[in-house]
Amino acid sequence: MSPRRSRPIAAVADAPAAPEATRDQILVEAARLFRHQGYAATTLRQIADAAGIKAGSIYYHFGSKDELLGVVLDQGISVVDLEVKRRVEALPKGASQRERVAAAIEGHLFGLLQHGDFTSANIRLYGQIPLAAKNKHRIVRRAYADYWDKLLEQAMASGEFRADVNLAVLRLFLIGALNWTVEWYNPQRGTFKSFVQQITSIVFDGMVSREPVAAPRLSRKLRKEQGA
Amino acid sequence: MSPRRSRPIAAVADAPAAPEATRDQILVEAARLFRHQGYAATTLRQIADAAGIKAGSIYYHFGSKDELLGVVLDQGISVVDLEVKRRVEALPKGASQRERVAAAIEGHLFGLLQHGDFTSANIRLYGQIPLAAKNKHRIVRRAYADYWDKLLEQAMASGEFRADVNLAVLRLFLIGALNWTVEWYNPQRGTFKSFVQQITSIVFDGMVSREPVAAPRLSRKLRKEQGA
DNA sequence: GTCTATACCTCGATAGAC
DNA sequence: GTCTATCGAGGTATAGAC
Repeated sequence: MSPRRSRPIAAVADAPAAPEATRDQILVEAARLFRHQGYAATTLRQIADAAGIKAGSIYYHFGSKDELLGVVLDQGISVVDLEVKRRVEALPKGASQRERVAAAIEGHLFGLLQHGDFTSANIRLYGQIPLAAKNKHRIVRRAYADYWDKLLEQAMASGEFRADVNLAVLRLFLIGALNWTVEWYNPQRGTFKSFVQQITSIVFDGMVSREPVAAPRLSRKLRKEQGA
Repeated sequence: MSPRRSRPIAAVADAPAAPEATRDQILVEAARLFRHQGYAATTLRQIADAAGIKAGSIYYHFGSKDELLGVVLDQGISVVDLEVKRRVEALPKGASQRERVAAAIEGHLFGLLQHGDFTSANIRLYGQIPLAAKNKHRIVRRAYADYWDKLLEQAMASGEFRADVNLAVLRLFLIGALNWTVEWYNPQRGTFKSFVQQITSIVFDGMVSREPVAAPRLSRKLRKEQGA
């Protein structure tokens, strides 16, 4: 939650140091500032400063602040979309529905946390941006939601997943829950792999113990707290 | 997600038409505009307009825009906190851990959705506000988190809830998942009661079927989609 | 308590030199 | 491609009448 630059999960650099380097720099700094300050509170002068240029120069690369926002928003979806599809499509033909959804969850979390400034900016800002920007961006959001709907529909139709909850409710709840991890995930408190396993385990099997304990006794300390 | 006024779930009016009516009006409109436009993008002129007064008059009730934000933020927590504690404390002494957590979830969702402009504003803005406002507000957030930690700790210690996931991870994931429902919940697609039951069922028992089907066969249509 | 009027500041965006 | 310089608009906040 600190306004510093976020580190990638693995020791892999983000940018290939390619051409368009300045443009990419602007995007990276814009995403970071949009995430932590909001859209309106972030000035082009701040972005330019962070990118090592002057404010006027941004207009060589982007037509307006709104257009810059649009690109940040789209990237926030596409980096996640990419990781999800890569993992699901790499699965063998005979993979179970559970394996398929687990691969999608891992991909979603990986893309989400690896590019936290873009994905968090997307999540935080989408509800607050001008209507025009929202309408344009809605299309890529819808496409990503459709992909998940198909995945979950198959999982429910197969019998591996429960079919007694509404598909849209399930998808919205799941994606929302996963998305919010970018707001509190701390890479210093364990490996990414163990994090994914914990999250997947909770959403697959729930919080309740599988085999109910016969006599659920509380310790004296906890019994006292419960009374309070 | 539309910028219109949100309706309460039940047919219960929010305000008791008390004194301080103007101050309350300012708060309600500020929460609504902060939620949908963000903090910086919302002007005091807009808030005043919506409240039926002039911008300068706001300063009779609040010392600054930042102070107004602080009050909106605090209310976003306290309305939820109130509903949770009311329900948990109304439970009989012998209530199970499952019943206690279920009551907390229902209270959280009720407060959250009943006062959507305040709670959504809180959730959306917390990561974007000036550091000073954040530091003040952090205290009430911490207290609410502590309440949940105690609740979940008891549930895990009793054996009714799984103890093989980290407490903080579980609490952050659960609260985050619940909170995000305010961004997509639609009261027109079913009763609040059935919504709570669906959500509670998912987080308690998970998405996976309890009794695995022996031969998970897909229909021809779904098999084709999976291939693509 | 609410109004009008306004001071002062900073923003996004543009023009033109280099 | 990036710079400097600047325009016009619109923001928070304050002062003082009513």
